[in-house]
Amino acid sequence: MPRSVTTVNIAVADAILGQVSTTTYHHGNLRASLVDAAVELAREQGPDGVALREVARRVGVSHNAAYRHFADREALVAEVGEVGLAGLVGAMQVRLAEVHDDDPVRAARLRLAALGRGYVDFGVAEPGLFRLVFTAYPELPESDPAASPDIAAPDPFAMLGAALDELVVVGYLPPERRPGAEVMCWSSVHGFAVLHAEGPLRGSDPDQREAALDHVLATIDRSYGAPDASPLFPTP
Amino acid sequence: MPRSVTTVNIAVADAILGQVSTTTYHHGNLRASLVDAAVELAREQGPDGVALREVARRVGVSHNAAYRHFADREALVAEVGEVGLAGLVGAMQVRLAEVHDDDPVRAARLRLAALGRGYVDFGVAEPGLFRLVFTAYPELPESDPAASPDIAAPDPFAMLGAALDELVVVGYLPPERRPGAEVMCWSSVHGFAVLHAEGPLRGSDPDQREAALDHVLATIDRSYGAPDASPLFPTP
DNA sequence: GCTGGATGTGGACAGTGTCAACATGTGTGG
DNA sequence: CCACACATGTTGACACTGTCCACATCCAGC
Repeated sequence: MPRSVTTVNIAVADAILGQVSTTTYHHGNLRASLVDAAVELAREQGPDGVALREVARRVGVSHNAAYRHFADREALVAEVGEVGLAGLVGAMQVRLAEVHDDDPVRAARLRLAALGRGYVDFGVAEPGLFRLVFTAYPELPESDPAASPDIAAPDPFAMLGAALDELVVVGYLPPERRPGAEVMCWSSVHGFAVLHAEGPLRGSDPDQREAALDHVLATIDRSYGAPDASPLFPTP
Repeated sequence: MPRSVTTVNIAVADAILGQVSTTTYHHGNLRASLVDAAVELAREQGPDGVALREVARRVGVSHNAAYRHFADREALVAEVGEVGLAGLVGAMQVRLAEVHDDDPVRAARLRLAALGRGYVDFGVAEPGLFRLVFTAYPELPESDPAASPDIAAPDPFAMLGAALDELVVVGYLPPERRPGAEVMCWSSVHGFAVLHAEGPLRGSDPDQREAALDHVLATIDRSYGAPDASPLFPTP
């Protein structure tokens, strides 16, 4: 019975790696392991790289084992999408936390830019996951933007809405220009990320990309504030 | 020999449909037929939908026949990408041709907006082809923008560059703001197209989408011209 | 008229997702 | 305490994919 030996070895290996302690049932927490492996595969090869059989193989379990935890491949991919989305939100929060400015207006403007930076950070650093997130992304209902946005919400769109609301509250963005701002900002940053992650601009060197992103973020910032507003950051 | 009968029937059907008259070799022009079928498949199901065997099946030829004309699946997909790119350029040219304005400045501004409209037109009308175009798109060299852009070139990026150059020549876009404008415009419009074609905003109704695009194009236009420039088009 | 190279066919292999039948271990009710 | 039931994992099969190889066919030019 070489199979059970293998299983035991894997359980031991997991224990050594400190992955899992609660060894219930056969494998322990197969579901989580499968998601982990699928995420890794998505990072390496993008959405199409997430093959059920390869995932099972990496976890050391037979093909079809995944069917006890996921209805089909799409369900597993959706789970990976959740992980990717969390990563995207995390990258945005990292940039957000870096913003420090005593002037509330400048702070609000910098926060909006920070969200864009984090978004692009993630897209460029994890192109496979990034694309997967947006192939599995649920359709956004029209009324969603009306829901009170929260900059701490685990949802990029809600974070963007909150940042824009803050720009209005702080007096930088005129209220009459608020509608439509979400789509404008999202489109610009998303397009930038897509073009640089896996699109025609994927080869740009980081410095050039950084400068181009500065330009985009500064343009958005300038287009919403007063014409004579001070520049957000130095653009040579 | 039922196979030859089938082949003959297909040839007859093609003749009836007026597709092909020059019946050279076995099939006539298998290559073109394969590309046609592959394009159709890409329109229906996106890049992953173009399967060599299904393409061959639709053309009425055995699997493997395609290997006499394409090195592998990727080569066929690349060909489909060429067709898709031509469609994208065509959509941009359609919008471009609609621009009529005696004021050369307004004409130049409207032309830039027209390129964006055509781009989005194609993305929303042909989401499958649109995505395929940008999965197969070649990496753009850094120096490409330096090449003299031509608004009639069969290349979206060159068209954009030409439109921006014209904005400088005509005195609307200050030369010092010219660098970086390509990426800003491309990102905004590409992101808008992606989000609305297959992304989270794919469910937006056409009127709302049109209004949102107006907003994006107007914002770009405004961000480049003088602060007191007249609005490009009425935004309610 | 015949031969050679271009073109299309058939079969095979490895890979994939998915279903059905089977095996195994675990927790719980008697 | 033990046995049954159910959750979990395995095996095998089928249909589909891309790709390679050997073979068949057919047109062109000598």
